[in-house]
Amino acid sequence: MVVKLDDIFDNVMNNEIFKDRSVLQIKYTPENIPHRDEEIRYIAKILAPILNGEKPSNLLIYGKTGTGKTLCTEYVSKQILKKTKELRVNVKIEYINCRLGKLDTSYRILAEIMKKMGVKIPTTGLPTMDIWGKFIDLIEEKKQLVILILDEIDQIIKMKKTKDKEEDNFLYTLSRKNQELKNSQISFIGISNEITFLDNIDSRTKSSLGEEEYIFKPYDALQLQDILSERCKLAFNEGVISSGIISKCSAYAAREHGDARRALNLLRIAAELSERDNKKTIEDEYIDLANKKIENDRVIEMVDSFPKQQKIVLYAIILLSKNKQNDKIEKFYTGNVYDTYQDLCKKTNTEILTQRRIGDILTELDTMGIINSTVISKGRYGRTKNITLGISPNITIKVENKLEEGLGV
DNA sequence: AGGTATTCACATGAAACTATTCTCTGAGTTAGG
DNA sequence: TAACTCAGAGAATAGTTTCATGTGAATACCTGT
Repeated sequence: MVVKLDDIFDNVMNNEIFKDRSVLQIKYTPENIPHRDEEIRYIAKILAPILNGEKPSNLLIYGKTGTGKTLCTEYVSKQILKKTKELRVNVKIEYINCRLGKLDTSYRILAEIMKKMGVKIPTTGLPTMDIWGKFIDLIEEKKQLVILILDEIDQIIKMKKTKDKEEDNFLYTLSRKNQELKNSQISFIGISNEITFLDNIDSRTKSSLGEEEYIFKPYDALQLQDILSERCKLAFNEGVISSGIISKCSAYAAREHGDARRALNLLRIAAELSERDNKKTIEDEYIDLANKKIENDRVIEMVDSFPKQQKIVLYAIILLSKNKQNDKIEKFYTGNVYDTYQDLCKKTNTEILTQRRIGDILTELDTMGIINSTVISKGRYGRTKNITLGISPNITIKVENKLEEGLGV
């Protein structure tokens, strides 16, 4: 049988919606960054000493996801680099995302930095201090300033908990090594999602870290609108999109702590869905569809990455809430979940964990928003958690299928 | 009736255990001089 | 000879168990009217 795909291809090729779809992708860097003038100026002010060949202060930037932290920092560093070329100042700016590619030890971060600077390091086998040495040598080769942009810096902090060995604390070592440098200097810009992350650092490191701080505030709905319409001009053909759509998107995203990334994502997916349906404009309900899809994908992805035990627990909960819908039971609690869980374990030949652990898994699922649990007291009949599913029914079905497939039930 | 005590079914914490992953070291290997 | 690779020892870590203690209110049990 010949499957005719021409119509699908045609849709995409003569698509009337997109002018340039890359504009809505996350990695796209716009030329204009609306509503971030103040932030950009601030970063520029901090980095400006570079132009005189002086070491700028270390800078910490906080802010929720999608508030433009990375974007602004990259923007400024690009501008600075341009300037330094004119002025012939020796500056290197390296961007490292500490979350990407499991960079969860000093060793790996160093290796990554070195790789970006053009030196290859074996992925394992060498003592960390050796790498430090090499790193220092590399920088000391010539007189220069090195600026490290450490995105998601909180990851680095989290990775170390042992108190006695300060050697393996990346940031602490970095600031100490900096004092040994003769020719060159290192500064860094740390970007973090959590404001609280400074609390978990020991005080010596802290003092060397936070010379300057800046907090990115979330965008409000109006600002998001500006950002979106700016991009829309580039991304879509004329008449495809109405201002109502834009404000709806931004309203959705503003509800979630003003995340611009999310707003753009929403718009892009809505557009793609419209395109698939061969529409010429983006209609209102496609935003809702997109919103659902995003949520859907998020949950599915999360569930997919669960370890087996959590999958079984979740599956047990789904089974129980199905019973609840059929009015077989009214409510269910930790004990019920544990019982069904045990049955499932026997069926799937899985090791049975203790109830203590299942309790913890339940709280984990709760914090992820997949279930809701409230501790209640049933008086004479004990104290327990009342558990309900926290995801909408249509997602639940997909999750259920996914789980059945994964567990072979 | 009103008050107190009991009791259930877990929650919540801390510590100990364990299996897996990482780091580090020295021995072996390779490549270039 | 310097640089790299690799295996195995030991350390760190995440996931889990064991033990211990805590908890809110429905119920059981008094107590005096």
